[in-house]
Amino acid sequence: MKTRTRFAPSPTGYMHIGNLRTALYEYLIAKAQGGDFILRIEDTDQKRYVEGATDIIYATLKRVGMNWDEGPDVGGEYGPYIQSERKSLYADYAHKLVELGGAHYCFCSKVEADDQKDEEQNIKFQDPCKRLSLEEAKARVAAGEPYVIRQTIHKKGKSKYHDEVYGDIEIDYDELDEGVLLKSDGMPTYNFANVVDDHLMNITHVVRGNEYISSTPKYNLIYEDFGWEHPHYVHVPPVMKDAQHKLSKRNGDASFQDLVAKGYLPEAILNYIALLGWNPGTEQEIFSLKELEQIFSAERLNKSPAIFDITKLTWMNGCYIRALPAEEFHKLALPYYEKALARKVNLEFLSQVLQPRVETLGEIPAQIDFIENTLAFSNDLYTNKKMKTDAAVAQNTLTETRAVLAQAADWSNQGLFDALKALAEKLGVKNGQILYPLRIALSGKETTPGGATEIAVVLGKEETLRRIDDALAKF
RNA sequence: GGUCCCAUCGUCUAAUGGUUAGGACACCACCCUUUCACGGUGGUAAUAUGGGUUCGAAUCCCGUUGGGAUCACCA
Repeated sequence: MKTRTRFAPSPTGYMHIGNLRTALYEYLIAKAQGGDFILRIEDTDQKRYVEGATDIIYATLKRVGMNWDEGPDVGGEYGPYIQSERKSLYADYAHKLVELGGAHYCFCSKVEADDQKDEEQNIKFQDPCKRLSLEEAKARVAAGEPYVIRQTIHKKGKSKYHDEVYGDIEIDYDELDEGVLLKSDGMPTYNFANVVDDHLMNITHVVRGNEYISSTPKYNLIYEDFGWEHPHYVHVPPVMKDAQHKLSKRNGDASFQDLVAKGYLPEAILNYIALLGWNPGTEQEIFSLKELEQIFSAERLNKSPAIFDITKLTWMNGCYIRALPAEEFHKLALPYYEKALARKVNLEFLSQVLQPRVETLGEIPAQIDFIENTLAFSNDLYTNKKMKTDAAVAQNTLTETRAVLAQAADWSNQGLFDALKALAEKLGVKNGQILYPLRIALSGKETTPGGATEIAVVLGKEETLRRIDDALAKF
């Protein structure tokens, strides 16, 4: 049978990192076996629906290259792929399940059910409606009384199933809740809709967070009652923000789009999260999505939670940035230049200088803060022990440097460097005694991306000479 | 509280009874070098704990501790 997995988000807001990772594993399990990846929108809770949330889901998956074979927009033979559009179908199956003895009508209010329960003392809701005969219950339904359909846990003893990550799971049927399957508004709960849909859509592997481990036996009971075969289960551990807390949008943790806005590349984010809870069994760490499709195996999924480490993501993003073709990096950097710079400078060369020096695009503004205008600085800044420079040395060499640069015909990094190196030889001083003061004069900073001559190339001849003049005037 | 799950450097992880417990990030040092990066070399750093089983345990079993999940007309 062809492998089929589904990503089934509810459109309640942002696409967070944990969600995206689950989607990635679903996608990879399907693709590693030449199967299909299905997108299904689980919008059975109308109260939580957020406008535009589905668009974010579409845009994110597309942006990282995880294309779905079937879904609301592309269609497919198992549609519709939006649960609210399947409403009547769930109701039909729910009533059918009642006939099969796997569920019953319940007329209790939510408060009645809640009042009876006590988690601390482990007291579960004992539904009085279970004692109703089917005829009696049906009569009350027919009379228009509000009702829900609850699952009937009719088995005793241990329920067992196999999970691809966690192995064999055993849970006593007594532990299972007789949860609502069909709400009073006629909508199914997740507990019911996901079973019906996964079966109807021929899903072979269900991948989801490990918080579902203990409710899976309930779902298996539904499959059994319908006479259906349950899918393979792949429960994955959560992505954490620290040892105690899951990554969550509610806590203000970074979402995929937040990271992109900070200058992380989607490819790098995807690569990083693939490795949060999975490893290839080799020491390779940089993978394209295509490569992952070739080598992914659910057997190498981890059982324990993984803490999201922005530092390592940042390193990996730096790897991706450095690996970019120069033109590509330039294109990505351009919007950041436009925001920070009004002055005309050599942006192509600036990109060359910056590419190995930034790990995220968001670092660009801070790196180029001296380009629009020289930063204010004190002449003490010329003092550097290692370079053997101070204000006096600077005043002297800067005067000579200005003369050389004013004559420079070749305004390239190599040309300028050679010219200044020759000057150092002529004056009998160290290269640094020429170059360090020049950098200070041009930038007002003791550390800059690129050397003095590179900054000069970026700024251009006119601006370079003007800044030297300004610096000389300050002595 | 009942039940279920988890536990290797600070972090991500490898090692599925026999390794000097390996790699990566981060950190530190050195090299390269017109500062800063990039790159290169090296270093610090882990099997939570107590019992078993075994010639031999990070690995198998039991307990303890610590953490997480679940017990919604949310998914």
